[in-house]
Amino acid sequence: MEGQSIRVRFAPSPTGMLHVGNARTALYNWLFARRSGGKFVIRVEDTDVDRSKPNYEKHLLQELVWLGLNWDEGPNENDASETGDRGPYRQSKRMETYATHTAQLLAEGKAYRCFCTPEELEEERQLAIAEGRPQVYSGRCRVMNKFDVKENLLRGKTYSIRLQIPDRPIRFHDAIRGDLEFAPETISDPVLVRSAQGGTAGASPGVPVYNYVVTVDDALMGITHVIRGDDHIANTPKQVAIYEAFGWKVPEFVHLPTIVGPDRERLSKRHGATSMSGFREMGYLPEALVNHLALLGWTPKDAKSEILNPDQLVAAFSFEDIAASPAIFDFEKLNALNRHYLKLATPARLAALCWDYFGGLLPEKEETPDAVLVWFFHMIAMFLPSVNRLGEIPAKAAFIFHMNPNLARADEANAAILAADSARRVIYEISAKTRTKPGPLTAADFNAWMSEISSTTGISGNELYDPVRIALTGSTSCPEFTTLIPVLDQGAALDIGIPSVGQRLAAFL
RNA sequence: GGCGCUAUCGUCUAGGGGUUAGGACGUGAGAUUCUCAAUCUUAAAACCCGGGUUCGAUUCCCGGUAGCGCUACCA
Repeated sequence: MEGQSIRVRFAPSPTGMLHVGNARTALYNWLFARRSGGKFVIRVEDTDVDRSKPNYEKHLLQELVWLGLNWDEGPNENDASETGDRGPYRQSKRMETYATHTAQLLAEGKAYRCFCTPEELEEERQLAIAEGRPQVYSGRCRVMNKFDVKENLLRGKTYSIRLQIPDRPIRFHDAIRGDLEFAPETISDPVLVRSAQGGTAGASPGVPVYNYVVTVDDALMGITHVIRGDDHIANTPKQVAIYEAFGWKVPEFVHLPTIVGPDRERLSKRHGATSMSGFREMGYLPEALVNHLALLGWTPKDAKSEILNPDQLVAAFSFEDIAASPAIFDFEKLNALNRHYLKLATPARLAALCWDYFGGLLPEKEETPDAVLVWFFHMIAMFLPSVNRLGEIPAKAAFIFHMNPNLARADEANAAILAADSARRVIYEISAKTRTKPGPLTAADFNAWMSEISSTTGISGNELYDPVRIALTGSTSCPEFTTLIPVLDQGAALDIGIPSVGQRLAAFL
């Protein structure tokens, strides 16, 4: 193996959406590759033919693209093609490679056929538990003589292929935890290839298993650093045994701490959105997610700020600063980060992202007049400072499209405010002013009128503004009037059913 | 049951044999604004337990406990 050039890989199995934990793993691989000038490889682990779906593969790749994690080698996201000269990068296309290697191990006596039935294995397991021993395969078939093997084969008995684990401790190095050692008696001879006939032992007959193919592929693809979740630590000794059986160089391992939910259990749908597409639909920006994911289990050495864009993350990234303990996914912190990136993003980009939230309320995209687009842009910009994520905007903006005066009046707090004489007076006065101007009102018009009303009536502060706010929006909280007034009246001029300031006030006379 | 990983404010974490144990998010208070949000100031908030080593341990070692992972012919 080359050694010199750093190569890392992200190896998702297409059995679901891109999940928070996997996204973080992908991100760390990407960060390390970019930091070190190495190659970032994507490999699809689809050896579980029952659970793998081509659909998921496409989603997975698209979410990586969305996050901005571009890869140097691997499948392309739009079709079945691939980039890179170490492929194929889908394991289902690599069966011949695995078969060749299996034959080699068998010939060298490092692997053997195991004729044990699932029932027999289960029995052994139960016995081991009862006796308080590690649950490892007894190795019964390891010592089976040639004639028995031959006979079993002739009789067509189905078999799996197992690797013989050497009788010595297996050691490997983990960049985060240091040297790890496992005693041989705690490691079962791992199955390399499933039984050749279906029905005997579950899914995917004759297909090599994960622990085996991951090792063969990592070695053949020249992977120098295996960066993955720490749930793989216990698998690693088996993989190391495979590297050693082939005489391959064992890579550096980097086992990342688990990401858990607020209840310290594995993050799942119960905790809200956990797939990247879920976050995207809720209106989180990829740069916020990337920043937050990067900070789960890792803190840059002497960063003055925790707000780091992808370039800054790459520049600061190092394994030494990764924590070993599990991290709880903190939605509040994600929100804070997202608010920050919302401020940095151009309103045009954000408006485009929000468009679909307003389906049905606006003209079809293709035939949307420019005036509507411009107005929409301003409307979205108006709500930006007060949301954690774009998905909160439609609810906040609902009053713009539908105003229900009776509902607004029915609210207790609103009713108390509107009942005051001063409230009636203010609404009457400002409503009268609006009738003096035919076109859309400007913020200047409104401000001038309000201060005029204030000085003539002596009403000021909340007493002055709250009734107007309720009449205009149905609520006592809303964006500033200086931005709200033009949005309302320019919206009304668009002829898409938005009530004007004057109409809103009139409904409260 | 066996094997393994982990343990600092509510959360993400920094630090490290003697420290006022630092930062960020969140929370409380105050300021400001026409409300909300934003912004600014400010406050409260942590070394899992028990032994050992040591003049001294939150820090090093051992044990316990708890959480998590693996214990599949899933990945």
